[in-house]
This record gives sequence, structure tokens and C-alpha cells, in this order.
Amino acid sequence: MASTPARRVSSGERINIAAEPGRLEAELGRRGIRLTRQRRILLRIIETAPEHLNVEVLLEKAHRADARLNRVTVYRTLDLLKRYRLVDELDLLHLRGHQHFYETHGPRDHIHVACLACGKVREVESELFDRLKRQIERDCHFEITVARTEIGGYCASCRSRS
Amino acid sequence: MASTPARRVSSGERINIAAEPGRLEAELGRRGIRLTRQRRILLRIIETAPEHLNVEVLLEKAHRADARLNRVTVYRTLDLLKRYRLVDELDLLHLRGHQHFYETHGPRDHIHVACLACGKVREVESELFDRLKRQIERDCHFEITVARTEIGGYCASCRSRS
DNA sequence: ATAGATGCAAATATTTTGCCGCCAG
DNA sequence: CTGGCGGCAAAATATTTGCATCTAT
Repeated sequence: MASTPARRVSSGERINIAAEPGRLEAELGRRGIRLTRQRRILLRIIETAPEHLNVEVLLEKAHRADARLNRVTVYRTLDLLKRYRLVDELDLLHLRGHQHFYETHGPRDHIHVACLACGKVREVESELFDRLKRQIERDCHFEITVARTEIGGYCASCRSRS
Repeated sequence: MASTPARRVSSGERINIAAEPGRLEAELGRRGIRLTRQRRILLRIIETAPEHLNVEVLLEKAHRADARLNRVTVYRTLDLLKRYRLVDELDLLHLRGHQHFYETHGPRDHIHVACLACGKVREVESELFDRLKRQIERDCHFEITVARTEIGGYCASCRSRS
């Protein structure tokens, strides 16, 4: 039996699927969490980022809006968002050092496919991945709250080039 | 159509599937890599570890055989093994800090299913996971060399307890 | 008014590098 | 013998904590 082909959500740069401006702010507000000036700045950046953000880049971007916003606040805000499952933390197979990357947690889980040669990261959705998760929930009597698949290898262009 | 049920490779502690004593040493030897006293110690520990090792634990265990074996040597040996794809590096969803865990790379990829409450990590093999990888290779014209799936949530016993 | 957030400095954790003497092959 | 390897110290990178002050509600 054949499955639906994998849907390539983005090629190269990341498309922010869940990009509804103000969504993160609304989610936190709904939960009665204090919305400070610093948090609003960070949330906006995270929501609209066209790529996967690391702490360094997030801080840089934040500094354009407020030069005094502290790196610690970035860490603390990311922790907050992780706790509420509003962002996912990735390491993209440590392609570039041991830092982590963050992205808004969209409506559907996707797989990260990273080329070890050119560094491009594709996001792919697949029905098989959803089935895999359901299978594990069923067979292991497990309730899944986080699922992360990161795949490394060589993309079509890098393969043809070599 | 139904798929083969997920095969639970281990429950709780890790079963070292690829545990053939001397396999790592043989693999390195076959590649003409120098086998030092320190490497032999580390390889043996990695091969026979009943659980996922981090650098700290690996160093501790190594110190029982040689108290002078340095932490840097542990990092360098793990790098070597990673480069030759003889071990996999996991972060187990940062269940316990931002350290990494290492395991011998067995004949078949498996999924790590980690309970966020009790911390137990199960290894699960699934035909669906293999199909997912093949699908990505086909649909994205991508050559996969590393594949890592880490799933977090709550296991049966922790769910019934709450 | 006040619980909770931020900034700053310092501590901690994790990984990498430079260099020199040593040892496996 | 000798080129790669390990030990040591130090640097680099990444993240967390303590505390005084400030601010969103």
C-alpha cells in the first residue's frame, strides 16, 4: 500500500507555517502570563522569523528594538515558551556547534532534514510520521507530548555536485 | 493496511543490541586506526554499557581502569567514533540538562521514547520509521546518513499513577 | 501594592584548542 | 623511529543563578 508523498513544507529557508502575528502573545495572555515589553519584542521576532533562530541571533534582532534587552531574558523567555509548548527546541544535528535552535510549534509536527554539506534545512511533513506516533502511543501505552525527528545527509544539489 | 507493530527493544534500561565484545575495536583496527590503551578502555565501556552514557559517566567508569585518563580524551574518542558512524549522539530531549548521550550504532535505527516524568528511555524499532526514511530519500532526492527520532511524553505507569 | 520580571555580575556546565612529551605500529 | 595520540592547562562557548531593582497588572 502506498502512502501520501512527503510534503515539502519549505526548501532551504523556513516558511513560518504558524505565522499568525500575535498568536504567541495571545496564547500567553490567555494563560494569564505577564506580557512585558521585552517579551513582546521577543515573541514578535520568534513569530515572524524566516529561519531557525538561535539565542545569539534572537538577541541580535532584539537589540534592534531595545539595546538593553539582556541575553538572560532571552534564555528565560525561551524557557517559558518551551514550558508552555509554544516553541520547539532543535539542535539540527549540531550542524553548527552545540547551540540550539527554536521555532514556533505549529499545528502539525514536521521533520527536519538537514544537508551536512550545504547546511540547508528542509521541513517536511509526512503522514507516515503521524502514523508512527500513533503506533507508538498505541503499542507502548505512551502519551506523546513532544516528537522530534532530525535527519542528516546529502541533498540533491550537493550530491550532483560531487 | 496495518503495519507490523512497533517492537519494543528495551523497557527502562537499554539493551545493548549490538553488544559484540570487541566489535568497535575491530572496526577501528580494520580502518587502520591506532588502538591506544585509553581507546581500548573507552571502547569496552561503550560496547557493554547497559544504559545511555554521557561524558561524565563515561569518564567515571574509565577512571576505574585508569585514573589518569583525561576528559579531553573522552571527547576526542567520541568524536572519532562519531566520525566513523560507530556511535550515535543523542540529547534525549534534554531530560537532564544539556548534556549528550552516546550509544553504539546498531544494525538498525531505533526511536528513543523518553518519559518526562520518570525519565525512563525506551528504544523502539518500527517498520514505519524505516518507511519514513525511504520516503524522504525518494521524495526529496536526499541521501540519509543520520536519522534521529526522540519522543517525549508519559509512559503507562506514570499515567496510571497520576 | 505586589508578585513576578528584568538587568547585571558571577557562577556553572560543556566543549575545544595549543603545546609538549609519549607510545603504537 | 615517528606521526599520531594523550595529558595538562587554558580558552571558548553555552547556560544558569543570586540578588537588587523595576513594572505589569
